[in-house]
Amino acid sequence: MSGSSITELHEDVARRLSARSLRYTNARRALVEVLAGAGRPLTLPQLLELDASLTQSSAYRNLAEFTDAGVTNRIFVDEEHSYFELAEDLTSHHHHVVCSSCGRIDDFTATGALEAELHRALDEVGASTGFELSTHRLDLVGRCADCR
Amino acid sequence: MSGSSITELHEDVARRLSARSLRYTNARRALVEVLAGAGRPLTLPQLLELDASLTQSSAYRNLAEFTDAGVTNRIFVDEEHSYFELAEDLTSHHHHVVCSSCGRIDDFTATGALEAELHRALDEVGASTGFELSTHRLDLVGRCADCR
DNA sequence: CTCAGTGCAAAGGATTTGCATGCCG
DNA sequence: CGGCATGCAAATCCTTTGCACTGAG
Repeated sequence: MSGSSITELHEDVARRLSARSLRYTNARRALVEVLAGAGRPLTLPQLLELDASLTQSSAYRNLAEFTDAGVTNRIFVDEEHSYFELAEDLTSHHHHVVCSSCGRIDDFTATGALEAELHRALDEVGASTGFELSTHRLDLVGRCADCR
Repeated sequence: MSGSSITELHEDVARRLSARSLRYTNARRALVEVLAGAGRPLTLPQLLELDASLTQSSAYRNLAEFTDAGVTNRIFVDEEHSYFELAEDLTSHHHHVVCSSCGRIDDFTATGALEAELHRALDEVGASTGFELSTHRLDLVGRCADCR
């Protein structure tokens, strides 16, 4: 999937949007840039703070369009806020480290051995539960360096 | 840890509550019974429906007390509702299978090999990120038998 | 021109809180 | 008795929606 420069990222996003007849406006580009720059999931207030040109309702609306178009993911880890990140096939498969104290979320990449076990679990559990499983989500939870 | 009969469960809960000077009232017992009977995480509306004697605000308040006292966990998987379940050390360590269509959540137990890899990841990632990691959360996501 | 996108303000909805009353210890 | 617990109704707060305006194609 996809290259890794910012230019390629925008091209990828543009492609996914145009496939759904959505425009790639300045506000939407800004959203993608902030998410790409952060390298970790962000809440809406964080997004607004990182780019003052963003507006609350449009940001929510655009993130909803993005999620439908496979450009972003929405993550639920606490009651306070949703977190948003670029979709995995625009970045790379990863998991999250969550600070249970301040809510901070960072990305991490699992080892091949762990991923292999996760896929094995997907097959086994799918077979035994009747679920048609497609994805896994893994969070490691603890306290970040600042909160320790 | 702890035994597994309903009686023992109530005794465990009572112990944890009294340790925090909280009473184990009928409403609280009812909450524990419904959660234990379900064997999977439930939303507040589901709890209210399964036991008509429960009240919304008291149920929320008691679940908050329970979570503080280590009797229940609160789970966030979608925007709609929080899910509640008995704490792992009152039941047993497990993970969740989530239906992305209807929101249904079931429990499953991971293999020893997978758990071993998860603990290895906890150590490695903790060391490299500065987080003091204590727990992991794993969801397998797909569509349940009813939604396929 | 036309219609998707934008932004403000108001609405929505799960969860929380204020307060008067009930009940356990 | 004294204070925790309860339940109703009202308040909160993140998120969504209505609507008139703007701008891209």
